[in-house]
Amino acid sequence: MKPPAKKPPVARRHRRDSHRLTPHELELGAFFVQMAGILGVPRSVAQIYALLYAADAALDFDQIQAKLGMSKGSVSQGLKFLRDHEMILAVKAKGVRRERWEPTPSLAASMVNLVRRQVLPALEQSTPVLQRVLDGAQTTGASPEVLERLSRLKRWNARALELFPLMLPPSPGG
Amino acid sequence: MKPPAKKPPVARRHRRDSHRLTPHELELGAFFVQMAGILGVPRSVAQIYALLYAADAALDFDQIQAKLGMSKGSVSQGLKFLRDHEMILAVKAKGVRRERWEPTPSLAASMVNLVRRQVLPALEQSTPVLQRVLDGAQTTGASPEVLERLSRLKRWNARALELFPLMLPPSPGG
DNA sequence: GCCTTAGTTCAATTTTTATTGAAACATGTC
DNA sequence: GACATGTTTCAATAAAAATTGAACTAAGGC
Repeated sequence: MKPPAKKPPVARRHRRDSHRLTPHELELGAFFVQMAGILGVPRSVAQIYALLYAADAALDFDQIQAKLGMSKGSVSQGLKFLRDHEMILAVKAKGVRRERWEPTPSLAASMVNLVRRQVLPALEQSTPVLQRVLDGAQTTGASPEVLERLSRLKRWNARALELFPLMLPPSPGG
Repeated sequence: MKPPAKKPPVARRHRRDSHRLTPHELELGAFFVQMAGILGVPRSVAQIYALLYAADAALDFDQIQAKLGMSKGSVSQGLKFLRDHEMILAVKAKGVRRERWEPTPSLAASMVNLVRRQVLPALEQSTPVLQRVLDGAQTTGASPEVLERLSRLKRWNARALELFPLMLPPSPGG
């Protein structure tokens, strides 16, 4: 587990270009980075999102790279992640090849998507596992306490699996 | 972000002692490790919890260390974590110094605690940050879209902050 | 109060995850 | 359809996080 947050993790090493960001962009960036950390999303992704979130207009690849002073690779991967999770949208202007990006209207939906994508597959995979474990425990004569625990776990898993997909259908709204 | 789960991360290097675990203990361990990963809890902690969860009786420090083949340091820190999050309970027998451990009755409550402890402080810290960012944006004449986004974010934060503590009060029940 | 045993701490190390950047690839434009 | 420009890929590297283990501390028992 991460070292128990000693001090506000002020951008420890002043990245060569982050002075292009206003104090408020920096603060908002730190906020998104913190939230992203909880969800297991890398800081570079959160920074990109924060930048777009606070931007008056959609930004393109090079603007993002310049503002955040990060590598092409990171920008590319970060945008891919955000696209894949439907957290950003491309804004296309005709006659211009370069794409520009802005956040999708609903941050809430984005976050739910994020969680769902992590959790659902895990829950699905584990259904048969838990069944097997429970069967095994019954066969090998485990104590009633253990059997009770394991079957509660299994019921839990089943219930979560049926409730989860109901959380904010990935539709418009915000 | 973790490399996109290539293959079931079968305990890659057979730790020197994990062959002391039954196949079902191993499977349950993998399940808890996966869930823990989502919550940002280290694998060693999840392994300890899984072991206690599947155990017919409370286990002591050395039994845990031996069964999982992990270092004293990890066992100590893992138990501390689980204790701090009220996920395990000490079972004391008189005349015996050594403590024995078993899982608390409610895994659900434990997990909610875990999440709450990560999220609440983050939400609290960010209230003033978001206010400042919003004020700043107003002052520097940001576009109406940005102002709208930022104030939605602020309302969100406030609402989450008031709703969160209501989730399963850390009381008995399961 | 000393001694043994149980448990903790923390610097060093290993392992995992994120980031970089240069080469490869794609895609609109003329 | 060649070319320039914009983007992706991925091996190498850097950064962060987890684990180890040996030195230390606490807590009974006698």
